[in-house]
Amino acid sequence: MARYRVGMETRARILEATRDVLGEQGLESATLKAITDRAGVGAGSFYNLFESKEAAVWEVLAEAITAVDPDPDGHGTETVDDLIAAFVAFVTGETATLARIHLQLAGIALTEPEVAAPIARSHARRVERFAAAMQRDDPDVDDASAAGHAEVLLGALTGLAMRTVMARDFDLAAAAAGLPRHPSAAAPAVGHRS
Amino acid sequence: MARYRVGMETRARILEATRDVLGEQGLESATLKAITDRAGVGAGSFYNLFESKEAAVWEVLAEAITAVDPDPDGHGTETVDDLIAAFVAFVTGETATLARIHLQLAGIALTEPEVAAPIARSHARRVERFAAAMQRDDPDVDDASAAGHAEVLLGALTGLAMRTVMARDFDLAAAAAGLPRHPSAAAPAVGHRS
DNA sequence: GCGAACTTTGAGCGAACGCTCCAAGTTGTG
DNA sequence: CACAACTTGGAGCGTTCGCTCAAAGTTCGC
Repeated sequence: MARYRVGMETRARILEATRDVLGEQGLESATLKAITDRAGVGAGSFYNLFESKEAAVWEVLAEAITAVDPDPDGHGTETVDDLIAAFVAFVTGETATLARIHLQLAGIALTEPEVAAPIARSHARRVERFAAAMQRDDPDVDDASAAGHAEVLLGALTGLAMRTVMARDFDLAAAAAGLPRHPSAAAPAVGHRS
Repeated sequence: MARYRVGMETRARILEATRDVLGEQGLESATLKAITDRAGVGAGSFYNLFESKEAAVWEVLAEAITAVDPDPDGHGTETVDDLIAAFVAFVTGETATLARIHLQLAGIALTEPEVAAPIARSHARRVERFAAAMQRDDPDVDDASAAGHAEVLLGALTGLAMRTVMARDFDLAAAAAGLPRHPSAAAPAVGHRS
């Protein structure tokens, strides 16, 4: 839709504004006026460059889904620590705004099937990646408990990220360092107190 | 605002409708029309019983925040297993709709300070409860690692609950049974790979 | 069973929403 | 440098939003 240089630049400014509004004020506050005011652009310019408001929002949401998993076609050599460090960087680094949006997405997915599908795919991919790294670290771990512990680790990381974003002085890196890396550390799955 | 019996009943129907709409369609779709249509009530009746749309929504959100912690002034005798079982019941039992709303709340809290405050308070209370139960189960556990592991456990439970709500065939009880109950099971907090 | 208190409905208000349209200006190509 | 292609802003469209209000009906203590 944009062919000239100025158009491309305006498009980028609009996406940046959309990102900021979504991150700071949430999906409900991401009105056309909020976005175009922030981008310093008229409604006409917006619709010259995007099909609809939804299209711009969706482009940013997709970015927030993707960005949590850097190097998605990695060489299969990362350790669990690497993956955790990458997540910590995603939440605390330059992508912090995208991380804020990412953390809103799970809640949104509960009531928006169109968001739920890619979120589910992304989650499955991350579980696979964590489980594979776990088995690389410790070849004795079987598939099922690796996947199960990956689920636990991801859940815990998300919970801690939430705290980080809401209380800026929370030290995510330190908290993440204390997470159990191996399923062997888990309590026995059977025979525990009824 | 309601003094007669019929008024009280209508009020309850409206709250039920609000709960259903929030659980099934989310905050953004919880318009006055959606709520009053579902409750089988005119707009005038709604405003005879509630200060504003926000007031009704907020009443349900507060309920969803509170309901995750049953018996909040408990006698301090529950085990970690009890607390986990209570959470599983919250998500899979009769309160499933409230649980769906509860899981949306964290994302909402990121951009709505009014929601963030009670959520943070509720979370702190739950961490305390889990940590206390942990120390009751194993008196050797110190305060810091109990609190830290409570955080991990709650994060993991929330993550698993999310999966349960999105994929109805997911067995939350079984997954929760595999969670590490004790901080002792965690990886060493210091000295791990740089 | 009277009457004050309460409940109910739905048309309609002003504001805000997403979006369209077009006249004027800018960009880039041959 | 001419001209088509693209970009721009903003007035204004139709719709939906939360909410009000007056008139008619219902409830319930006395």
